[in-house]
Amino acid sequence: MRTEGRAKRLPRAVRERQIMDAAVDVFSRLGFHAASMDEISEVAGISKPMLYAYLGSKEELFATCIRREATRMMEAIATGVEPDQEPDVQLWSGLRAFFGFVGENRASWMVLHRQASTQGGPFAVELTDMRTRAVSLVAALLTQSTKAPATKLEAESLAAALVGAGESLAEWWLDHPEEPAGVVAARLMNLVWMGFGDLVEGNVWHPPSRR
Amino acid sequence: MRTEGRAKRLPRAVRERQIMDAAVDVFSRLGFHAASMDEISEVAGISKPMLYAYLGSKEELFATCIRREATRMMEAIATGVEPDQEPDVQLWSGLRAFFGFVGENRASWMVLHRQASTQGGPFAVELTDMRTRAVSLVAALLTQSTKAPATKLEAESLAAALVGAGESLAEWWLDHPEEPAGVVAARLMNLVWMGFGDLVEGNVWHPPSRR
DNA sequence: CAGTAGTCTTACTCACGAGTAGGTACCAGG
DNA sequence: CCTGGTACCTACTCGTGAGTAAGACTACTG
Repeated sequence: MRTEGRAKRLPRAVRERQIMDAAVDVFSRLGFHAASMDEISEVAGISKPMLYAYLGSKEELFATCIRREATRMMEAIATGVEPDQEPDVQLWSGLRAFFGFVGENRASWMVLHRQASTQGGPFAVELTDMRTRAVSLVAALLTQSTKAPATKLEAESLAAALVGAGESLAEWWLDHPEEPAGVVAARLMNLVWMGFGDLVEGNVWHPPSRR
Repeated sequence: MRTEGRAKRLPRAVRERQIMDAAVDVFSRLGFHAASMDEISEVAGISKPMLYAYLGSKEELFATCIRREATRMMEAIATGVEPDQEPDVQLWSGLRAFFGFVGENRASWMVLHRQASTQGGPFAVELTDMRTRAVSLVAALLTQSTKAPATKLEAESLAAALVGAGESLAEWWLDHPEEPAGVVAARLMNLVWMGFGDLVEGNVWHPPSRR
């Protein structure tokens, strides 16, 4: 079944990357429990003992996957968002960065959201951490821009709702990959910024003209 | 460990209910793979062969759980929503019914959303089915009320976004149970009907005075 | 009181998967 | 050419959990 000729001895760092990639792939397809170390090692083109020697137990491997993918994603969003802009523009660029990342890293997103959130224990912690950062980002955006007196808890829960909406819209998007990322992002932007009440009246939000 | 004296012979229908309740409990806590038929049978206060005799294999049991809980939930929403009302009122009553159900049936919701959505295969079908019904309900609400020309696909994807927002707000709510259902529902209502754009201006939506 | 239908159990088989023991192949530096 | 270290493997152990065989106990029915 091995298509390429037997791969030769490779330095540890390279193997570890291969293994991580394989692990993200398998975990995203099967979930933590259904994924087997045998399959991961096979996909990685390596034997099981190597896997254990380099990445430790199954749980350690999974946690490492989550940490790596979470970091990649937060960095993608951070570089995509433009601070010192109007709140709606910031939100817009953040949404674009988010959906852009998910679109190009479906497996990463699956591991992060679907798999990690359903496993209890140490895994959820990494996730909650990332989510908390995202929520407080949005919450800050809100409180910074709001003119009405709103409690901190109000802002936080609205931010949580928005983040949740983004998460599950991304989830939904997995089943409708034909839509381009920008369209999905724009839809969510319109929904959460304008609301149905405006949308049914025909009032839509659109980004400022390109600078 | 058995607290009650040995339960006597019970008719099949009763046992099946006990087993289903136990299965929903265990599946919601552990997920499909981590849940064992041994534990389910123990929680149900019955032996494993009975479980197999009555409910079939583990997969069949899980699918049956999903179907039962999905039906319960859709019925709860259907009885809660008031047709022939303004769109926003319909949406409001629907949201209240939904969050009311989730609040009083956390285990059901976990099985439905968290567990079922992460298992592939025949399980997701039941789920997709329920979700589709919900989405087309909301989509109909939208197209029925919209004054602007909107494509069917536009309405459907907005509805999907709203349903997704509801789902993950419910998910979020599981970790913040101190909030009452009505408050959570109202927050989502405000978010999706008014939008942040209005909310930061202090414009909020509120239900019509009680009839 | 037989017979039979339905409830219920103990005590298995068997496969699969996590983790390991105990090596072999290859490449440095001396 | 040895010596050590790192990459790498085959071939196991062992626990856990799905599913079953085979029968026991109860209750109704004639």
